Amino acid sequence: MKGLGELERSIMDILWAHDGPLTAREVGRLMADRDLAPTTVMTVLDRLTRKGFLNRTRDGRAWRYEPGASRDAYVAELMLEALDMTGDRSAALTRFAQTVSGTEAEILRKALTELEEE
Amino acid sequence: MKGLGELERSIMDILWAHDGPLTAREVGRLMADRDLAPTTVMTVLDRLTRKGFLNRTRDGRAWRYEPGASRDAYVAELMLEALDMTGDRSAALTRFAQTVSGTEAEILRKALTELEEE
DNA sequence: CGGGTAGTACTACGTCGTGTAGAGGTGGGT
DNA sequence: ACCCACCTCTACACGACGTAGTACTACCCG
Repeated sequence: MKGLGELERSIMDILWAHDGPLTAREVGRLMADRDLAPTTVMTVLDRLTRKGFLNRTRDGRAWRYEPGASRDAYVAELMLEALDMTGDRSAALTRFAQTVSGTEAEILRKALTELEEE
Repeated sequence: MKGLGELERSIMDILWAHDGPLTAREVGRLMADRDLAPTTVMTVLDRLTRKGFLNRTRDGRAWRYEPGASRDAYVAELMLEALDMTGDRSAALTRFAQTVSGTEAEILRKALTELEEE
């Protein structure tokens, strides 16, 4: 895959947080605090599309963008990618399990248990 | 933290795979296939040290480099970092648990169980 | 004692990803 | 006929990284 830059991530965050596809203009409005040129937003949306993070469909002259995958899926994939970096996946996984907080260990346990039951 | 480049990662791999600190020259020799200039290796070792991935100690005129953390710790940290990217850690964790292979789920389960027992 | 050798520090340069944005084209509404 | 909203293309600066040269120093060999 590939990591995202800071602006790219902000924009993905907006699209992930929003149900339904948005136009560049709409995204820009939702990021009014950053005061970006409209073309900047368009450029980034375009790059994200090219990288496969977004899908776009026509809406009149405008494009509407929406995430190709959920943020959770993206995060999970990043985690797997990190995991791939090691020769010893088992050791890394164990290490990871030991590192997460108690609450999170609980969540993991529950998810794994449910998995098992299916 | 911060990701590593490709060369940087190769060098970390060598140091991670090796017990005990190595000099730049030794690292270079272990990467003979890439035929890098000695200074290249030194530069990268230096950058890695500055980034906090390596510690170095004097050995005569030379420096000896060794990882500040194990590869597993690094991988686990990367995974946690990915996890931090989301607002909903629980959802991402669940997603992650569902995504890993059966074998890996088993490893996770075991690690979590052992955790619990302590 | 003088030179090669190993090692260091410093500097440099090309490339790529990313943030940022302007210029110019085009189609629809008034 | 014109303006506006949008698009596409192109551009540029900056920082990270791969890669390496240069210059300086300390030591061993003969």
